[in-house]
Amino acid sequence: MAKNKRDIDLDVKRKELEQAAARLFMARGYDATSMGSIAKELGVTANTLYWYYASKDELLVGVLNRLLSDSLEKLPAMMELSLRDQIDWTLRELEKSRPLVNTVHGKLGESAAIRDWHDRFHSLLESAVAHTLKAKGIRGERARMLATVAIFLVEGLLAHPHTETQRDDILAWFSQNSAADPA
Amino acid sequence: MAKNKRDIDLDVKRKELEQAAARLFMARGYDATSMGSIAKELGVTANTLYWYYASKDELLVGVLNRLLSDSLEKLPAMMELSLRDQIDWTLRELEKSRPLVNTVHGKLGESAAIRDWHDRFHSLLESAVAHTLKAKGIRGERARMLATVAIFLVEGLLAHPHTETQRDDILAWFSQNSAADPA
DNA sequence: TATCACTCTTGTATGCCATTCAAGATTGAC
DNA sequence: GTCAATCTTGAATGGCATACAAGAGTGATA
Repeated sequence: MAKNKRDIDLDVKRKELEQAAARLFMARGYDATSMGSIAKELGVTANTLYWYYASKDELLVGVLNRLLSDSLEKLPAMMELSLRDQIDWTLRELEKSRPLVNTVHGKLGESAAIRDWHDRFHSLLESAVAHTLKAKGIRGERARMLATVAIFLVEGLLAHPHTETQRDDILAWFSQNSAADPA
Repeated sequence: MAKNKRDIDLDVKRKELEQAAARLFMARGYDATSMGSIAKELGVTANTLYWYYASKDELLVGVLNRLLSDSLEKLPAMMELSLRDQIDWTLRELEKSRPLVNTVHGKLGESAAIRDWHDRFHSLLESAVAHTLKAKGIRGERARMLATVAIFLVEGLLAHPHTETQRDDILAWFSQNSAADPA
């Protein structure tokens, strides 16, 4: 079972690395965080990181996937909320990683690895929101359009500072206007 | 008039530098474009750029301001369009510089100079949209909220690939639901 | 015309960074 | 106790933004 033990260690180490990386990326920003400074957190050399990840971008993807899967565990409970509360929940969840969200968007043009992750994440979110809308009786095409809008609103609120009131107003307005098409 | 002649040269050179920088930033991305490669376009050394700009970020701000003031010249004509067409126009105008928009959002957390520019740009856009909405008879507070939403939609469409149909649907939906409050 | 101050440009250098490579160290399997 | 796979490291490479001080060009002044 040697193989197995190694595999376990691998995941443990990856987890530690990704947690350290997440902390530093969020505190200082992605570009301002060197591979060396992440490695130092665990008392290893920068080179060591390259045994676990092919590049700094891949490490970021690892961090993102870990955060995502943590959030995904709470998804079933979340799906029982109202649409409005689902959006609010998503927003608060993403706010915990706000700096990373901006980093991802900034790197879309330069890193295929990050773009891939981003695209898959978007599909996931859109599917979830569209599913809820369809459950409310909204036809598929319109549900998808509204899901896209919902995500744009989440991203906008995430990227730009705003008051609680602003957020509430926007979410209330969206909920009200995302009912079935009056036409 | 020596002073004057110099000042003119300064602006000419800045313009050339900013045009070269804009081209490279958009083609290869901000991080992937070195100061040296920009300088080489004009046959000078990287150091030379530092006489005109305090840093690479400041050069980016220069590029942004130049693009912005170019667009701003067309603003009066634009203000006579319908709200829907105003948003569409803004979107198409920003699409010309799509890579830079993403760069700016990615750097918000790390560069005060860029954050300042971004905040001022947002105020400008929001004021313009809110002004149009108020002219349609929507009360101030609601107009500001809808202006914020409009900008979030523009940014969302800008950052994420989409079809013409998707865009049309979203803009149509927004126009329809940004009328005076039914309540 | 000679000098001066200001504007612009460059050569050279520093320090940081991501990433590579080859060589050690560790450890389970046989 | 040897072997192979799994980790870790030291040392090096090349690129980068940026700093500094020295030079070249140019208009104004005397």
